[in-house]
Amino acid sequence: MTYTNHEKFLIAVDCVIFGYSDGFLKLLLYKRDFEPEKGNWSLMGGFLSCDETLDMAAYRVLARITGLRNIYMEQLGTFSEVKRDKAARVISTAYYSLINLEEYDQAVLKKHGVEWFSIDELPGLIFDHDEIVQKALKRLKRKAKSEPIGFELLPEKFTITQLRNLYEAIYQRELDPGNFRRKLMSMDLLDRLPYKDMNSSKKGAYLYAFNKEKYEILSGNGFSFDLAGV
Amino acid sequence: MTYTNHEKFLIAVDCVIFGYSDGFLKLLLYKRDFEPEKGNWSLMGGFLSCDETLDMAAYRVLARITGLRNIYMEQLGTFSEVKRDKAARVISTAYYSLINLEEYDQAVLKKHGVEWFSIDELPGLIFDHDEIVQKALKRLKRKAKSEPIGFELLPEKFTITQLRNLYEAIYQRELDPGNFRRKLMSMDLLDRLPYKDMNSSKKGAYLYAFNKEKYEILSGNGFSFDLAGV
DNA sequence: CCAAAAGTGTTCACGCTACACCCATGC
DNA sequence: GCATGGGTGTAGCGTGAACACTTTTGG
Repeated sequence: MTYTNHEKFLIAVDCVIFGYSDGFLKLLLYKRDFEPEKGNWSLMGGFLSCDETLDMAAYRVLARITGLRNIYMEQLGTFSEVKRDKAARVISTAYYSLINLEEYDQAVLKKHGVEWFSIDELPGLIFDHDEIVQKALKRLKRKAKSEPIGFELLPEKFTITQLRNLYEAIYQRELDPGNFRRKLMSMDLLDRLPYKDMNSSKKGAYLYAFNKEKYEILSGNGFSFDLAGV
Repeated sequence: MTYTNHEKFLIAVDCVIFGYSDGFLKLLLYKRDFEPEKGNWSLMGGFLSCDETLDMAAYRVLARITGLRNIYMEQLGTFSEVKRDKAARVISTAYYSLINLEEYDQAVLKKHGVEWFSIDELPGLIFDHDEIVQKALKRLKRKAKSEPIGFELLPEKFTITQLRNLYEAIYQRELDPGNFRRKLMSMDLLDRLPYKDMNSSKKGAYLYAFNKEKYEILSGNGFSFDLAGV
């Protein structure tokens, strides 16, 4: 065996899970049912095992809690303060993921003691999880401008106004409806469906779907998604 | 002890060290003097020890090779493929750092079997180090547009043309001299020094220094460094 | 008819682009 | 004087910001 005489460490993954509903950006938190910090809110986590990668571990944790697969997920960073976990030295790699809130069974949640919190009403979290969440938020804000990841938080069919409301929730400011619509339309990434959503107005708003194939073709051609100046 | 029954892992840090000289963006590589992959080029690395954070470990590795401290350094990501290291399961957190090439003793390098390579003439690297380097490059390109990190690669005093050449090396394309100069000047982050560099032209070019205090004040005021449209 | 949201038009100002043009000086 | 890089001027175009305006339809 090479590399002798080096310490080994516990490695965890922690997942920052974003969702969107009722006009609010939300986070899925977990009430810890084991020590230390039992009973306090935390991110969803788990330990790495020897036959998997960190990505696999993160997907495993996410699936265990939500039952969902094929979710947008990205590595955020690795946190290694010596005393970050009170019980033992644990190095944690954080991930963040985006979930379409209407697509899964809310009942699953109750069972596991998890709950959605609006991001402006978060409880204090254990360890360095507040810091991790702040970093995830910052990353989401940056990425949502330059890549079409916002769609991951919406149902497949959505109106332009819903999409704008989502972006308003992410950036915590109002966007001009006319300019937002034009900007999106000009990218030519949305397919207009032959249905109207009649809930939000008398006139009705067309439903759209994000066209991933189009996006990938355009991306290959040097195009880049950009909502910097909304 | 809590958290029983979980595997422990070797954790490494690997450093992507960028430098700039003669108009080329360069990488500092290391000729491995131990197995596996002895004699092949790799990033500079080391193992995490139990009393330090990953950041500390990365600075330690950098200082061991270059003797430099107070260097710009940032975490890049954590790589965890099960078979990435042929000898053992090693999770590696990569960092990248920016070095001013004129500020340290080249002799140190020879001693440790390290060497600078132009980024368009890199040798093949061991393990997943090629992938790490690509990610670092991508990150550097993004960050250099939105934060004043380019200055880390230059001596304290530099001409606008030198700065432009650096950006041209990073982005691998030519930039308009007039527009580049104007854009930078308009940010009001550079102090013009009362010296001229007479090496590159008969007229001589004023030397400038990046004013970090000014940058921090402006940043606090909502200003953000932006060289997106050079 | 009115309210309210969907969706379109129009104007203005600013910033990037391209390129022409001076400046200073060593040869 | 002329070549060379330093540095400035400027016209044109594209795009974001602001906001007025039209459309549709349920009440």
